Amino acid sequence: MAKTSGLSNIDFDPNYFLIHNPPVLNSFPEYTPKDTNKNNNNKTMFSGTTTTPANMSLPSTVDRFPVKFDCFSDQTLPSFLPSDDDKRRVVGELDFFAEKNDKLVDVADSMHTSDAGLELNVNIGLNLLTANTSTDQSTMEDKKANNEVAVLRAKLIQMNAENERLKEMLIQATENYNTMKIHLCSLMMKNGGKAKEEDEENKKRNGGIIVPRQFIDLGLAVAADAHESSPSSPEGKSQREDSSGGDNKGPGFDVDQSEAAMRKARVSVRARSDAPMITDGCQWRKYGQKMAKGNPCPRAYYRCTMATGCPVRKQVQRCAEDRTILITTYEGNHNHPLPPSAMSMASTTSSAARMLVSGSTSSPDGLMNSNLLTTTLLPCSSTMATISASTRFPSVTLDLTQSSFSSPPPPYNVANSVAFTAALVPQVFGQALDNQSKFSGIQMSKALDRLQQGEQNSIADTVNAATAAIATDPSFAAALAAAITSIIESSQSHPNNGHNSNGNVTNTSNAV
DNA sequence: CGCGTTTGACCAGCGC
DNA sequence: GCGCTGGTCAAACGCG
Repeated sequence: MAKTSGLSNIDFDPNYFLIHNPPVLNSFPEYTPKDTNKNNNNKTMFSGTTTTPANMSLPSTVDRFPVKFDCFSDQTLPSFLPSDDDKRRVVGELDFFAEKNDKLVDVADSMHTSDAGLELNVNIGLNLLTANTSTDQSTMEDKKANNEVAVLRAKLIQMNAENERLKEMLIQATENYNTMKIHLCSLMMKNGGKAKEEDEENKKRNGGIIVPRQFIDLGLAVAADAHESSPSSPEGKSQREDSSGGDNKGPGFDVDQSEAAMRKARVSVRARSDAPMITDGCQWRKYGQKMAKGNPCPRAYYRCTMATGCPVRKQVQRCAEDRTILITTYEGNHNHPLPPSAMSMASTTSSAARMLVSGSTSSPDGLMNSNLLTTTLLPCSSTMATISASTRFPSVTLDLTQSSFSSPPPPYNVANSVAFTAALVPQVFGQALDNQSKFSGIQMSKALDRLQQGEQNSIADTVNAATAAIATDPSFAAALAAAITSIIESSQSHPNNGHNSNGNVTNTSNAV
């Protein structure tokens, strides 16, 4: 990681990426470039978030203490914590004295291996190599050494007991957290009745099949956006005020909130490109440039100029760690027809934003969204795209830096692969669920329940639940990886297919 | 001259 | 309340 004067916040503040960069966890090829010896760079992926599941292959320094006590507000945490029914020992995850114990165990082992070697292996701080080798003295020294061993053993036992006590405390705290979380979810489910009513309507409209709202919106985004913001006012604040009030005074709080969130929802696309900007088919006008903290590369602000009053903006910035990666963040939805070359990207970012909104609005009090980092780690394959979502901001990042789609570069490939990637979410999790036959224990049952609930509520909920499942059960992660691999492979052989698990067809085909 | 870019100023949100 | 930071504005400037 580049060290600049402003990078300290990135290094030490786990929330920094949530706020300033749509969070991405991926297996950056630029950090693990075919050289497996550089896998330690994965550490950077998790720097600041010490909630890495222990079963992931991370450097031992990360494995050692993946849990920090003061981050219970961080919602990434509880999913990763083992519950009481998950009694298997997670090596290094809860052992607060692992390092000390290792040393002590080493000493103890050396004691146990041979009594004769005891005096040789234990440094008791006595000078045993004296000129005087009388039997009396050696007996005295043996006694002293034995006393030291006894003291060390007593300390070892005491620390083990302390360790156990801390483990139990942590497990208890985790249980309490999970209980409260479930309770909160149930409360929010009650409050989210309105969203469910919409789903019920959708269900009726679709012949009894529950279709995620965001995929109903997919392809209709442009048409819907025409209603969403009127091109009455030119730009700037007045426009924002118009769109926040005015015509959109819907019957309920949820509509306003949803639209407000929709305007804030962001979709980031990471793609390798030498060009100053990825070609997405739209016309943009630059209206500002700022130096963002923690990144030596300036961030450019663009506004869509294809129609007057189009609210869509985008930010373009190069990745601080790898300047070949261009991070483009889209915000808002177009209020005008788009050329075919822009259709795919626009509808995808729009649907991805709606995906987030549908998830974020399911928790009206925002508690669920605070610091909620929903991350799906698609394990290290060179063809893997990475999908991550933070419903706090909210934002979705589509990471194409590892996708074979990103080379050759835009416009077609990027747009198509973005659409593909966004459409991938339900399909991946659905297939992973089908593959997953080893759900066991209360924790996994909860994760599965939440996953199924999420499928009914929103993709973001699905991602949340799947994240918990990934973190809790390595077999689910493996099933997910297999699902993604097969889906991507099949997509590459049939690049025009934009199907999701629900049998809905996204409009990615029109990008071709 | 029109359009787009640059850049300093301003504003709002957020954390301390 | 204050300072920091991100986002936006708008005047100045450059280019065709």
